[in-house]
Amino acid sequence: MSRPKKITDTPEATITPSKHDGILAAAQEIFLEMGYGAASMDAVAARANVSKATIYAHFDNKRALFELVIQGRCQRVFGNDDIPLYVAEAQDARAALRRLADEMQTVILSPDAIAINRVVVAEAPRVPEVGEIFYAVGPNPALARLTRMLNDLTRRGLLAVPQTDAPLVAELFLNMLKGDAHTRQLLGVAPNRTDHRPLLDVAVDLILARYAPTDKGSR
Amino acid sequence: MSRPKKITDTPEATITPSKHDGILAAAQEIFLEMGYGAASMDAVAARANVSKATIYAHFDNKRALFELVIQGRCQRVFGNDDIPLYVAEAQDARAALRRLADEMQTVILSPDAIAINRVVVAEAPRVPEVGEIFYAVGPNPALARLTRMLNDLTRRGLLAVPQTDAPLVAELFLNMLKGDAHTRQLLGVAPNRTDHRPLLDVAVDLILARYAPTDKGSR
DNA sequence: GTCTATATACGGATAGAC
DNA sequence: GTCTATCCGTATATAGAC
Repeated sequence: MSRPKKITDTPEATITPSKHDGILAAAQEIFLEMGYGAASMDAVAARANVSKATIYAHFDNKRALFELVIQGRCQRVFGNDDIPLYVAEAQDARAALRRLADEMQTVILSPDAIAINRVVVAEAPRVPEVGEIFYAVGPNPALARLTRMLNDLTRRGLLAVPQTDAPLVAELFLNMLKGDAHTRQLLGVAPNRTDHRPLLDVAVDLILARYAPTDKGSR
Repeated sequence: MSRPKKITDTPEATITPSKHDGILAAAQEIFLEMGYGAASMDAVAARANVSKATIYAHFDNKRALFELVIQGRCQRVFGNDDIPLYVAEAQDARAALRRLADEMQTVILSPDAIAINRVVVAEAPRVPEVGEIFYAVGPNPALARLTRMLNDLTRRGLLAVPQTDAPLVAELFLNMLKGDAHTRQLLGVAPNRTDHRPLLDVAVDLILARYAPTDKGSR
């Protein structure tokens, strides 16, 4: 679109109050689409409708921009660290675990999470910070949260997971949720299943078969 | 090292009967160390003690070389698709599963497997072939093999996994083996544990608590 | 087949005008 | 702060001698 170079105090090309955010948004798209290496600052500039020089006015260099992008995106996707009400007030361990499995799996398998995961894994050896950030915002709090929930459910007599086992069970549970679908998505292999319910059903069955309370205390 | 350009019929730089293999070996090292993007043909040439032109005399281009490297390395690491004797002739499901868990985990967490995994995940969107190759040689046969073993153990009365559940249980089992260690290694995060036995113990416990035979048929 | 030297392109980063 | 234009290193790939 061609427009005359009118002399105004708010020229469109300069007015944008926050090029900063625009650049960040564009960088998120580009980095997640193309990966760190294949992404070029030119591409980011084009996507943000900004010149390359402007990017360097706002950010130190490509790597710094990348780290900011990963940090922001991780928090946005994995930010939630609360224990959901349906677990805190659950009367039935199976229902609570089953719903939890569904919701956590949805996050883990979301296109956004997969894209971040992929890019971070790719660059982890050369940009260790992003690996740390991802783990600190994603898997680490997820494990802690799961462990807390297992302990809570146990304290309330709905489950019987020994304190020493809780972190191990949390770890196993989290990995069962990923399933083959996670592997396939990371590898870009076509999924062989659309309905994950049977898998999650069995996963919860495994936990309960081993750690259901003995009913001695509850009746 | 500087040596005179002697005119011989077997100059050291030219004699190497199979530069081809030398280049492939060098490329394996470079690609697995640096990733596809960061690896340069110059680096491969230097590692192989060969000129770049020689590489292009043997291989079409960087991408083709990369695909060959991945293919070769995957087969070397994941090649084994046999059912081990200790499973085929097992008398005790727990012992068999436990040992199987150990051995599969060792392969999955080996530095080689992690390096391939990382590189393949990184390039999967741009070089889909490598994702397919990796999955076809790694996870896919592993799942098939596990499913077969579960069915075998069930047929022999050592386990009671319904036919319909077997693939699901195999999938859950394989993912439990990975554990947090796999995630951490891919992300380049320091491990928080060196002894994986407790985790694998619990994993096998879960399977057996749910699928141990009822003893009705066996006594 | 193998080398040296080079064509050609692209990408990160900056200089300087406004 | 933002732009245009450019520097400069590096990377893939090839030409041409031997």
